[in-house]
Amino acid sequence: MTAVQHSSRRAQRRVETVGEIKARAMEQITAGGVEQLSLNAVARSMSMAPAALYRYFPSKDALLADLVVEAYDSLAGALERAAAAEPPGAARLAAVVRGYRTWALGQPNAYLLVFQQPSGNGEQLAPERTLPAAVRSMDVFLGALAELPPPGDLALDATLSQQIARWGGRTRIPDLPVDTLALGLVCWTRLHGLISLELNRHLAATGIDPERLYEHEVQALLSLATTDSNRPSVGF
Amino acid sequence: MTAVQHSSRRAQRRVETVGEIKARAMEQITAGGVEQLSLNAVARSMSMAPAALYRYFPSKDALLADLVVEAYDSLAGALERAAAAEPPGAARLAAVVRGYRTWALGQPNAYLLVFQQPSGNGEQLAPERTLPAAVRSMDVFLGALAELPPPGDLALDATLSQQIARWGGRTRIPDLPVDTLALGLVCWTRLHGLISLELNRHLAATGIDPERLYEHEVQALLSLATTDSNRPSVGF
DNA sequence: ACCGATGTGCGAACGCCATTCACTCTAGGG
DNA sequence: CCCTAGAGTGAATGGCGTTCGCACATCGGT
Repeated sequence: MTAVQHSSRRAQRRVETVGEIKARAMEQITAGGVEQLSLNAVARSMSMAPAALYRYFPSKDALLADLVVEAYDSLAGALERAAAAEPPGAARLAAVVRGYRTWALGQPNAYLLVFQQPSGNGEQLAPERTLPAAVRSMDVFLGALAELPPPGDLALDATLSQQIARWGGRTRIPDLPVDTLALGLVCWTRLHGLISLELNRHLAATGIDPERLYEHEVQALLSLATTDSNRPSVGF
Repeated sequence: MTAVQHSSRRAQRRVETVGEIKARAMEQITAGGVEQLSLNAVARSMSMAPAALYRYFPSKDALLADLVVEAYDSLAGALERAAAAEPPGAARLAAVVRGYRTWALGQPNAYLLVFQQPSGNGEQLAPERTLPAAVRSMDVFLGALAELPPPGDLALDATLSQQIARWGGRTRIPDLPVDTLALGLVCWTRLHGLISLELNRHLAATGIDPERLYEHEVQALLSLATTDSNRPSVGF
């Protein structure tokens, strides 16, 4: 188990080193994207031999998994701060939703690190650690939505609403209506779509200001979320 | 200029070789994603020395750019076929929009190749060739939308609608209303959001069937596109 | 205070990669 | 028929992730 009991001098140094490795690695990613991360370069930047890094991480992928979790947490933190800065209600939701893009633009390579993993591989990167981190940021969306009156009927089919409800069970906000959960999901997918295209420079080619397009989608989501429940809705 | 006049025996061989290189490379990508593509492996699979490939492509990136264009064209072709299989109207739009996901799921690594380029680099990959290819598939969306009555007011602000109109000038379908163009854009970004998350396995973790979620968004888009223009709309 | 175990670092090596170079050979056109 | 341009090669360079064996430092227990 190697529980760090009284944190010996060595154990202390160790966490420092681990921290520095992650920091240097993240710097590289911030500067040039995931693909630019090189263990050799990290080692060099710390005046170490490349082999020494393997005392701290069993592989490059393991280091990457740690960084993904870190980035996820940073995103969740940013969203939480954005939410806290506004009073509950539409203003808070708007702040969260805008904070999402702000964070993504502030650290594009971290966003890509989290949301587009190196494509080919069959499996996720350490899902047992990334998943909780993902839930945390989703909770901010859901928390903001929960403070609004539940949205209009979203016309979910039975199976879908059942699956969404089950998924909602994992959130830390209890007893959310299915439609609220679904709305949170929709926020996420739509906003991610825009951000993904923007970061991958697919919008730049159109000459359209991504911010305005995003803002427009934000308005659509806000009106979806704040429209009183008895409006005859045709889906969403 | 080296115009291929009577297509000498050598020139003929050359295009064959180029074709085989691209084919083998695409196989590798299909099997394992962009990152798995190795020029050495391609050369090996053709019983060539790695250096020989450089007679046909100046670099790996150049080869990759070709493959991106090819993938784009394949997508556009698939969408065009999907469109042609249905009569104009809502049915055709639905077919196109579903065909988009079908193609993406059929060749996930090609989709990722096109829509999430290796993140870190500053610039696009050969935009002067990929752009027309992108336009072609966008045109299918717009073409299907153009056959419906123009959508309700989307409440675009002035600048955005101006930018979208300018962008619309590049399509091969003339005189589309701005709201139709905007709707096409929205289709694209929303659907891409879902597909991107699905291919990157972010939806799998939720236990929600991506197809149902997609279908739900499709319904939303269809109702947006087919709602008669004078419905009081609160954005979209 | 010593000792064995464990942690930490190093250099060398392996096998992979993209890319370059100098070189052959062969097919083609004038 | 020759000579040029194209096609292919092997070797080399410098990068990468990773493994191995060895040295040294530090630690816990005696």
